[in-house]
Amino acid sequence: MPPGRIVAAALELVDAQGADALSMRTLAQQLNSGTATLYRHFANRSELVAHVVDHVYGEVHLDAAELAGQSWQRSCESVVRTMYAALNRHPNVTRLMLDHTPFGPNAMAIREICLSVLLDSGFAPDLAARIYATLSRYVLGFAIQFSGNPEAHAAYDAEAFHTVDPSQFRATLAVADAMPVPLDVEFSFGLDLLIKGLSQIR
Amino acid sequence: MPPGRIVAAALELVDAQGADALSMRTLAQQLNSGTATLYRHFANRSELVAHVVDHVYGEVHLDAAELAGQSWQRSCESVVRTMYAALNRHPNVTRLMLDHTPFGPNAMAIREICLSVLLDSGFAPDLAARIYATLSRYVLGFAIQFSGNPEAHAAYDAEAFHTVDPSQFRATLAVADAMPVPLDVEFSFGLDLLIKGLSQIR
DNA sequence: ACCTGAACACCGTTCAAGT
DNA sequence: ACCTGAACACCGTTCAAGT
Repeated sequence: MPPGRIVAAALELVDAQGADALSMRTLAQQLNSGTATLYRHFANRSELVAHVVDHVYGEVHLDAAELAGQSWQRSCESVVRTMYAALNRHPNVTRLMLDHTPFGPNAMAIREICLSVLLDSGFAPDLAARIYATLSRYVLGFAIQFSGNPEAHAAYDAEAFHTVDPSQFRATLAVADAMPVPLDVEFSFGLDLLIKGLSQIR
Repeated sequence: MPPGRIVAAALELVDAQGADALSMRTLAQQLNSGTATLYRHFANRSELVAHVVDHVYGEVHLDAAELAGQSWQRSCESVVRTMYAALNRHPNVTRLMLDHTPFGPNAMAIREICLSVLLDSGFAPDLAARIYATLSRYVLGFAIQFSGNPEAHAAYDAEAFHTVDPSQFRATLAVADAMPVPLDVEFSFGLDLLIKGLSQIR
């Protein structure tokens, strides 16, 4: 039983059934095996999860040369959007990313490329570190909050904002037509604010 | 058994032992009761969690009059910081906030105050909605990633960034002294970027 | 009416026993 | 050497039986 097959099956399971569906029992069953076999390849559930997480980071394809040829603003934007796209292809995996700072090879490579762009653009090391931290936290923080079946939420929430007590929630009612804000709009809006803010401190 | 006592005990449990420690069994035990008793007051675990969450939002004390007397920049900053402070007083509760959009009375009140400030400052309804969404998402996204015992992480991570392969991770090594970025620095940095960005689109 | 023990169908993890 | 069934100590939720 190659570890890669276990990780692939785990990712499939999480994608299809959600993060909570990844139990050692269910996974073993899907592989026609027993739970104890999984523990031959991974010390515990957490270690297996770390591999699933880094597999998703492996889907973030950044072209270092292309990024170097653009303004740092455009580069930052495309790094963030590329990461966001990968996380959105596996929305159920995002909540598995909360437990540990990612140190898998793929996550390391992304960080290296992004920091290179910032340093080569003339940002001082401590500023580059802060910018990378802020951008990666923005992506993950956003993706996580996106992950719990968004379309069901949206439909329910839209009504909830309109059926609020008018005397108590004047402002909420005034913006009810605009709520909930579509997620892609919100993502782009916040990202734009961050980059506009960065341009000011440059 | 008043529901308030159940929620208070649940919050204590989560604060002290973490979100995962909140099991119906453990909670019932702490109350010298049985699990089935809890189900008399809450339909399921999710509903109980929603009450715990809104209890924390209840610790966000915003002074509507004071906020109205400041620039919208300062008001936004103090709303975000006040919310962040409350979430940091109960870091283990943040991951319980992922499952549903908060519609508890306390969360509703906070949203109403914040939207009032934005509308009264002349922002159009759809822009106000977007700004509130972005700010509240920023706070929660940040607080969630903060929640997993931060000091343990930081110590471990600082070393990990320094012991990286120099030929492969030139940029990472160059900023290693600045990593990991202290969380309060990172929080203020990102918030500042957002508000600077907002000033530009005003 | 309100509470409860015991049950049901699940977990992560371990370990002796099999091939 | 590698795999596995069965066990251990847990889950959320339900329900018949108690007061």
